[in-house]
Amino acid sequence: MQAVPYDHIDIEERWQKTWEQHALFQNMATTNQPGDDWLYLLFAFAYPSGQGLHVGHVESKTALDILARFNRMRGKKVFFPVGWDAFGLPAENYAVKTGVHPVETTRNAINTFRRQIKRIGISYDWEAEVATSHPGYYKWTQWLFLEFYKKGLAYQGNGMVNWCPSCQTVLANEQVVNGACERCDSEVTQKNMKQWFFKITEYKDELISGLDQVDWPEPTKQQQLNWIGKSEGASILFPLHSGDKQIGELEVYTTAHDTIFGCTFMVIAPEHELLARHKSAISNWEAVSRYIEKASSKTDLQRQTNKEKSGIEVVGISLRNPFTQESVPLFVADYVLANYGTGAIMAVPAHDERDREFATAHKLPIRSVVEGNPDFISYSKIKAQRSAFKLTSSGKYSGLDFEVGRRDMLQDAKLQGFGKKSTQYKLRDWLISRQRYWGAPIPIVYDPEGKPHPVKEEHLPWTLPTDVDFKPTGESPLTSSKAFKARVEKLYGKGWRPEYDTMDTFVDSSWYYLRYGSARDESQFADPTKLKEMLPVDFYMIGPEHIVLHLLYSRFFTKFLRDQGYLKFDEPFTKMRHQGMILGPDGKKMSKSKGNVINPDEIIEKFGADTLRIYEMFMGPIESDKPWDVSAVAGMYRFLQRMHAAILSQVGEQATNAHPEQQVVRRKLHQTITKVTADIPALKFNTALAALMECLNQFERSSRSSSVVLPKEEVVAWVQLLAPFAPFLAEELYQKIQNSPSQFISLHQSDWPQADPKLAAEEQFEIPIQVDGKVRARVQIAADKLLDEAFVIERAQADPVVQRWILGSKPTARYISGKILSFSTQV
RNA sequence: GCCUCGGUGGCGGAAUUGGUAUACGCGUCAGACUUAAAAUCUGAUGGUCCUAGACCUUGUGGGUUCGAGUCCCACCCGAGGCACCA
Repeated sequence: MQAVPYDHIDIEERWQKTWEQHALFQNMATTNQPGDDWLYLLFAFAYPSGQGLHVGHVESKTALDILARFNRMRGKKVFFPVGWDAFGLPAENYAVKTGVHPVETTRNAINTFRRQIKRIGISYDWEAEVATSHPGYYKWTQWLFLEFYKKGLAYQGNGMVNWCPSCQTVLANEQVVNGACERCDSEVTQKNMKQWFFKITEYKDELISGLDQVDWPEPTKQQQLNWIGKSEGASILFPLHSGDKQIGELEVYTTAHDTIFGCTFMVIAPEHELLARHKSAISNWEAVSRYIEKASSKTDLQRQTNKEKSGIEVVGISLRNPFTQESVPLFVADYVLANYGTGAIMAVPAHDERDREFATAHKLPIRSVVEGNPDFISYSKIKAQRSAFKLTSSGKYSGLDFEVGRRDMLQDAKLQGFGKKSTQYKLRDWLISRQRYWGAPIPIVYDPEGKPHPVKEEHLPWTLPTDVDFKPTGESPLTSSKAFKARVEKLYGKGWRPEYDTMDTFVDSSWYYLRYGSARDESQFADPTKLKEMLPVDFYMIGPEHIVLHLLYSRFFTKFLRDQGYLKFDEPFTKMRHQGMILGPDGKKMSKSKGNVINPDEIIEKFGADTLRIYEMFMGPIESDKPWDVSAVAGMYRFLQRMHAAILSQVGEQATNAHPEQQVVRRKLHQTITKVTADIPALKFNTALAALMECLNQFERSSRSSSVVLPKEEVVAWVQLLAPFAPFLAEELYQKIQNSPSQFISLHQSDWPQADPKLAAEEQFEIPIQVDGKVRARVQIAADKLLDEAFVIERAQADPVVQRWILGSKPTARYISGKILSFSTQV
């Protein structure tokens, strides 16, 4: 067949314009009717970087767009909004470097993105667009802060916080990766500062249990659980002695209280308050305080990487093992963390690797409590099967297995009042203050005494001043704004000052999916009716890098707002999947420095947006990482070219009478309808496209021997199957088939085709015949005989090849109806 | 160290509940068209044995089964996350 060239540039520009003129997918939220069957599809809104759209954006956007178009054609009311996570460091850093104001950079970047997204045919509802840096949006971010504040869930805390010396700002725990800043990789230091926190720990248990309600990838749930880090153990009180006199007690948290008879020393973190409190009883205080000093100057990373565990004995005070009354020495060491558990541990060097390293380095006794293990066995091994290990050197508990001993010891400790069950979490409250400019100002003002007060609601949005020196100095840039200070004094009185910090941008993104439905509503953060009708989000497509940040924070916001009566659901994202990463042709992560970046604009120029879309969908499963294959893109272009030629060959033709080849094509087409209809909701876009290719292959093969012309409604159906994947070409072909220039009705408004099972049914089936587990032959069976076991067996036995393999035996036959026939010659 | 996900042709990948392994695409080879090349079209394409036919093949080794890419056990390799969390 001679390919009629298809002009992707003309087609794509034309239909993009037409769809926009007809506002095809717009205004969904404002034109809905009560009782509409909503499907809320959410794309993780992106930071509008100056680089513009990259191929990774195209992948997830296209996947969602396919779902949107498919479901609209299936009669669903689809809500598919778009927005911008527009506050953030890059625009600010750029401003520091060039002096161009972030407002301008951001506006330009958004315009670029908009143009590019429209070009690839994403059917967003642009009427619901939001940008977090817009006062109309951050007014409500601030309002939400005040809601948290009113309920005591936004509070000012004093303490050690993570500080990035390069970004010149504090960071949340979630933004520290391996002791380094997740943005710039600088080593994070600790700094004592007064900062604002959100009390996410209030919801720690529900953040765990809520995961049972959602359809998320299991590994993602695991990772969140890991981050929350619930651990169940016991808290034990050790009496603290100075000489023979008890002067207090030390509480430790342990998950291995059953090894307490093996405790040969105690360790507390350098920050532990006990040290300062009992300073006078410590005879080597000078040395101890020197150690504390040294430890506090180290970063977390430095503490972790120092293998030979440092520490110093605290002389003058000691502890008593509450079970044995034995005196145990106390050490300060920085391998014990101040902010986990009680900041103090009982060290059992025979069953804990870290304690053992410390004991070895400081020549401390090691005492095993596990029978038959005089040297070392880690508690994690014991924990795996407690009943398999027996206690020894453990007083009256010796001889019991750990299961029983553990229970008895805790019971006795409880009875005597020095121990109880205890649960610990790794999750910390969320630090939201940032000493940066380009974010939403924290709506707090301070009176002349320095006491914080909420900004009055009528003063929202609490706008970001513009007369600001961006240069990071460690002080918040807003400090340099005269207008900001003047505003506060004017509104609140002389001597009052604003809070100069802005909010972490993750605060902005924790609630944007609630805003979309009420994007232009100036009276409330979200219209309750919209929330009720459209939320929760039905399907969320988001990169795996957001698991412990955005997804956890959003769940926290949702639960809080539910408790305030604004929401009626517990979890914001019912179903969620991650897109994989698109790698460079070399199989490595795309980066400018490696020179392996694929620019989507170039692909669009050369092959068109439809080709770009279907190539990315065809690369492999949406959730896995896939390398770019430059020549495979051309293969997708060929497919569209051939598709174009095939459909054009049908336009204006009369369907041929039931020619056998026509029957073959029609059968294939109806099978393809079934396959594509099942694959799209399962997100198997690669196999759906493979099916479309097979269908075209069949058509071309059949067309070679005789001219095949399909009934018009089947040609339409064929184009409809292509519509979600290659919307431009499909529209072009559809309009050619319809040939009704007077009125425009889009293909994307038409009803999804239905397969006719009669037409899809095969007449003949090939049944493989196995002999002793190996396929030896295949026999053709007519459809009406397929379930007739005796007939199939008889057929198979008549086959000469089968005969040869079962010769001289009495095989037992097993027929798996319609699938396979298996002979076994073994007795 | 702990948690999780993977390992199928030269490459990306496909394979309902265990039931024809390698669909579809790329690449490669051959042919048609062309003065020639590109583009396009046609055919072949997991490996071994000269061919027929057979044997081998889903990271490795075992097991269950009439039948295993799929289930079970042990191990090897790769990716991601967490990590002095007591």
